[in-house]
Amino acid sequence: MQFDPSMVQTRYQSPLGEMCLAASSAGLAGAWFIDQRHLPERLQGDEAWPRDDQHSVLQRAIAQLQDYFNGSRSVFDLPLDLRHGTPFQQAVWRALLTLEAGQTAGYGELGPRLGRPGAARAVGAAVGRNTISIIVPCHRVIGSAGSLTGYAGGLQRKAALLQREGALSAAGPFQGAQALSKGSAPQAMGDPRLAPERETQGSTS
Amino acid sequence: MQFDPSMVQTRYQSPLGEMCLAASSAGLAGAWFIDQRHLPERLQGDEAWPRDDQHSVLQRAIAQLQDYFNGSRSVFDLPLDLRHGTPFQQAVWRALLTLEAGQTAGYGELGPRLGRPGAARAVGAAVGRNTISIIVPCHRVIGSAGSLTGYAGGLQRKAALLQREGALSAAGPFQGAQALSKGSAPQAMGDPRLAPERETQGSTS
DNA sequence: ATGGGCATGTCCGAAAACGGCTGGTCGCAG
DNA sequence: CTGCGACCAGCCGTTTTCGGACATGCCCAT
Repeated sequence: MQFDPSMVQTRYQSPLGEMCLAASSAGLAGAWFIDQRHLPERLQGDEAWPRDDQHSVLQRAIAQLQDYFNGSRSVFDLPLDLRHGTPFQQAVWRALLTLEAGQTAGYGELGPRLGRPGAARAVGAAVGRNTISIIVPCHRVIGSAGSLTGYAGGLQRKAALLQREGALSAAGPFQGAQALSKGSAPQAMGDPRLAPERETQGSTS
Repeated sequence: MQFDPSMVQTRYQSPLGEMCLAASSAGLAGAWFIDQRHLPERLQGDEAWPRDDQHSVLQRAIAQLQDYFNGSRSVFDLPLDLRHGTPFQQAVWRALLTLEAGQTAGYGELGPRLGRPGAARAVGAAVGRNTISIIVPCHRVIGSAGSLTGYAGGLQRKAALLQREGALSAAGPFQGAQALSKGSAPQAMGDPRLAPERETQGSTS
């Protein structure tokens, strides 16, 4: 996991807990809950990425996340930088971007879409390593039996996100039901249409 | 070996063979003979650093190298970018910059200067990984016995460089051991009857 | 003198371990 | 006869670990 050296970061107080956002010159590269798993080291310490609360991409990301949480947005429109992932991981993350709000997919479904049938477990590993929570909707991937199975930010948050998106409302067989009780009431998000997230890729010279 | 993403490159025809120079926004980061060992991959191929023959640092570097080769310059004045090296490597490379033309040092001498006595072999590895040939004078490091021991660009080039700087006696690399390490008065240099090209480190000579 | 150990930082290839999985049994309630 | 949980064996990309190999030089035994 090697991030671009131009990374800067900022913080955002979300309804689900404090988040840390980070962006490179190419776009948004990370959105983590401060207490989640697989946190990059450079978030704090001597080598930490410098803080830049005025960064335009970071400000836009925060604004859109706020819209998302208050229910007025279900589609994100931001430049993303996924170059820190392996080719396979990037392919998985891109596949996640095609999942619309209120919609879920199984780990086993994603493999075949990438030409890698049978790579369900590898998909799980890649999904778990997603660096841009919520915006790259890794929470929309669930087990083949319908269980939530896992989330780097904690199953409770995964359930809360899905509930907000209306993906849990219809009698889904999930265990985190009681954990949901602390979340807010479910509400159907608007039109489920994903904007084409553009990533500034390296140019061929 | 992770270089800055802003790297650009150009070429330079030196008297010792074609060279490739590369610079980041922070300064000159590389100067390699096109046929040497440990070449970075990004010098060519699809992912190659873009070429920029007009880059100011690269132009200055070429001008100064020309001066060096025609004998009118022995000190380089350029911004250098060494950040791609490990802390230890950077320390070694910086130590190399304190060696003046016509002067040599042993691998074992450098370790203690860095507070790492006994790391002679590690020093050798670091010196061998120097990315800025000639300008970071890794060719001025020789074995304790006075032999040239090795050079990523080939022993022949190492000898030629030392000879130009007056650090090699006419007798060749195996005779002037004591004189060399003490930086004694350079002698007139005769025919560079060097060890053959085989640098396959056949230590069992 | 000569030859065999050992210290030292980094890179590289190979091998093993590790998961946000799945599909299949098996045993045990309803 | 169902349904569900526990358990097991494959599946696959990534990460971690490990063992050598080096642009050496000193120390100790012969």
